[in-house]
Amino acid sequence: MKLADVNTEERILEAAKKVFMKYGLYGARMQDIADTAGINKALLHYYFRNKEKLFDHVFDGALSKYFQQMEVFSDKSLPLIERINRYIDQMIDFLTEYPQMSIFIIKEISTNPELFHDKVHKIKNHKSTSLIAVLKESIELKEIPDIDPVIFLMNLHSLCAYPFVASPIFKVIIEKSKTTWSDPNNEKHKQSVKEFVAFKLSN
Amino acid sequence: MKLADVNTEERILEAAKKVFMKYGLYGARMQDIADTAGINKALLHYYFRNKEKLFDHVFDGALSKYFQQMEVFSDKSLPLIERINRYIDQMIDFLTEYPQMSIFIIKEISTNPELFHDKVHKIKNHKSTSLIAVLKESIELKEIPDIDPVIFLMNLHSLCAYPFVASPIFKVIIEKSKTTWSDPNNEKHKQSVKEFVAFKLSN
DNA sequence: GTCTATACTCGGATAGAC
DNA sequence: GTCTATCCGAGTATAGAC
Repeated sequence: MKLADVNTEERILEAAKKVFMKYGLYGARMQDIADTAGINKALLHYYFRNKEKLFDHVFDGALSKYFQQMEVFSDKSLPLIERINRYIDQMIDFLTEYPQMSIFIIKEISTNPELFHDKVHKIKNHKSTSLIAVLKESIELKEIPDIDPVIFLMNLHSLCAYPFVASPIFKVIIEKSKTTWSDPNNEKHKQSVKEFVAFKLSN
Repeated sequence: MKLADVNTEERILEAAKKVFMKYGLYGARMQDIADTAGINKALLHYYFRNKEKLFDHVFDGALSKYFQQMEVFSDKSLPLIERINRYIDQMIDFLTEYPQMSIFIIKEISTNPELFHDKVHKIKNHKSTSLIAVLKESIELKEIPDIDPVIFLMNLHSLCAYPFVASPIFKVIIEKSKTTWSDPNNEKHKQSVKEFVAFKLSN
């Protein structure tokens, strides 16, 4: 989407997303956002009273998109493994499009945990069932081995998201070993996560 | 270590570590650091000319400690799997002691990638061999299956570090499913990573 | 709605006494 | 070495013209 094509409010939001994602709440400069949007500072305040409010818009959007990814888990028409595999595909595609999403959210939450709880409570009023619950059920029905659902969920998220989060570090580590590093090769990456899941959930 | 027990410079460094780790370079306030150290702002400038310099001390320390964890990979007296398992134990213990270490480093690197390269180049003059090289060798000798070393390394790091990085998010996700979440249970966590390694590296 | 010019505030940095 | 008081710039926010 070209910034110049759309109306001012959207342009601001796009610009703010870019700048806040890179520098965070404190590091971002209103001037920078204005420049990116091709307008001047005063107009930012006209549309969004102040920096915090503008930030909130961006952050809320990011957070709800992120949680949205987990809705697949609720789709009872699919077998468990299939749901998880779709989650993997979807999450990795999502993070490819917004590679700074995780780090942005984590960064802001960890500097400001209080704020976070309220926000999540609004979002999580979703109809989505959590993977943990689904796993527990499958374990009781002996459909999958008796694994620890929390650890499994943690591992799953780790494998999907961390490569994006840590890509700045990886670039250097990899460089050291003279291997070239392009951003995570999605297909290989997805495959390796799916293998892990298959390994853990097969009897 | 009680802050009051040691000399001023160390007290400042301890305090700065705490505050910078939580809020990052931009978010941290010199006043906050001074208060935490039990001194006043002027003294901070007396010891460390300015905020950037103080930050650099903290960041450099963090970075070198982090990379230090990877030195096990070079220990040729141990079989490969053993080296990796020790890395897992060590890294998870390390992150338990400094849970905000990864997120701190990643956060600062991602907002300021330029600065990072120089710093790492100083540190990486270490004698340590990279895991990638070691893996490649073992693959050629047919000691382990023909896996992709980069993906493997990425998965390994992900499984170790991400639970600490993302613990603020996990707390909420888990809460939703009414399971209680204490910070990652280390022994279980280690075990699950080791199982993954065993799975990947066994013929 | 959009701009320019300006006011206000916060927080990093310094001067200077002790 | 440590303090109090003060300065000054950067960056957010507002007034007011168009």
